[in-house]
Amino acid sequence: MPASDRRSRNRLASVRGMHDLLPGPIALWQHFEAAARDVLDSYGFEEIRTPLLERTELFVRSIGGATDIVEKEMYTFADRDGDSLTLRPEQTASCVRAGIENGFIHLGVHRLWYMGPMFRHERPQRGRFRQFHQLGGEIFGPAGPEADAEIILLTARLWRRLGLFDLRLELNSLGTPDSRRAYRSRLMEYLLDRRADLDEDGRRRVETNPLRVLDSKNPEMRAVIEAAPRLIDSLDSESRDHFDALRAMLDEAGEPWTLNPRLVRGLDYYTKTVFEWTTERLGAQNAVCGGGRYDGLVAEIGGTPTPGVGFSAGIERLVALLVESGTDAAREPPAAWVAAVGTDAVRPAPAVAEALRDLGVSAVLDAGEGGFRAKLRRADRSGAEFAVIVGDAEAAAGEVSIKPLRSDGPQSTVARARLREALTGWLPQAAPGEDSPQADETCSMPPDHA
RNA sequence: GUGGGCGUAGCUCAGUCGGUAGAGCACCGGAUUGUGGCUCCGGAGGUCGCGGGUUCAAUCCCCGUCGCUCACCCCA
Repeated sequence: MPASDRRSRNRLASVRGMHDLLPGPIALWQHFEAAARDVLDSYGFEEIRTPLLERTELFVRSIGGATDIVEKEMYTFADRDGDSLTLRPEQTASCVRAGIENGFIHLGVHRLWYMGPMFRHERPQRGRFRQFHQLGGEIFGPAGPEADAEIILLTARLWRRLGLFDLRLELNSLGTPDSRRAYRSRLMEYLLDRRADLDEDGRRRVETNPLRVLDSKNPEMRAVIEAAPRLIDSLDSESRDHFDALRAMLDEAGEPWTLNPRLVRGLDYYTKTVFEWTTERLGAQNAVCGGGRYDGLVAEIGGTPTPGVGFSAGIERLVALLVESGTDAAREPPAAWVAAVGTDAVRPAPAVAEALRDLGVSAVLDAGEGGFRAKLRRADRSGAEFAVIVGDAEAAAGEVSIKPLRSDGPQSTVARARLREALTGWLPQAAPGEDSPQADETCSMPPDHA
């Protein structure tokens, strides 16, 4: 795009809070994604992909009509048929819907994972975007705390795998919906008695979301908050046993955690276990992963009652931590750089590049302007191991010149038919045979000759 | 959604107490009629985020707006 166009007044920019992921930074994402797939695979999870758009009703019923997400953050609009659709703000609800719709959710145990963009209309900030990406996993079927433990230990393993060692696991239990409702009214009563001690924000939220009052960061509220009844102390016995068993499992597995009695989370579907992984390194957006149990969700959406537990992790935030940690995920440079200059030399150049790829050698054909000087400079900067040079002289003789770029070895000129011999030492170990030149087009690994 | 800070070349930034701008890196070319890395020389690239106001004159001051950012809020 010419500079004059990019400068022009009516040029288009991306939507606020929605960003392009460019080739450089994307290397770290791919690093993250590969680690995630690997870990999820080792826990027997299978991938699921669901549409970005769902009927609005799905999220209202699952996340809860009184939550911030549903009340003020969803991208909701009427499509041409008049149906109310919403860009998904999270994916658990979609997974449940898909499980019910395809008739598998209540049959046995299912372990699913997903990864993709989510949408919430919040004010953008560091670590908070309107289109952001989550990695998530769900276990449908088991009601016991082993499944909760599996989810938590899986995420812990992923952090270790990524080299993130300073994340903190916070745990709480919300109990069953009944015990939670009972607690809520007890808490509201307590807070109303002390209305005078609350700050403005607190007074506003007593009625709307009393559990949130406990989460206030205002130091003047500390005394009121600490004296408040705790949800964890008013659990029903079933939830209490579940929570105790989970704690014992995490201890047995050697996974450290801390109790956060004020952890409530912003989605209404959680029951019993809730957890969050937090970091000190990202400022206000400190939650990097969250999740919990949602035993009532499947029934709420109209399926056969089926328990479930899950997690979801914010990829932007985790990648930001990787950047901070100095994680190196630079893309592998190509092995060969094909530099052809001259009208007769350009004609065979694509065929020469193909011959290299047939041998399993990754190759970039320099299709840019300029002479040998320019093309070799690009070859050097690309990081390629060697340049394959085709000039008019080589083209006329059916030859190519091979010039090492990372050593002081001499340049050699060989017949195109003898490329394989000339490249001994640069070929990948499992090079495809001559009789199956296009053995594996999906294999883009550069030759390993470190 | 609320409040504060900041928007100068592709990137990181300097600068103009109001007189229309510079550096480093990156890019392109030359020194080397077909050979990179080091060095030297040169070039291209900015309506100083956008719109309005004040002024003889605004990139600079004022207002608005958009974007980023920090905190609140919320959460991944």
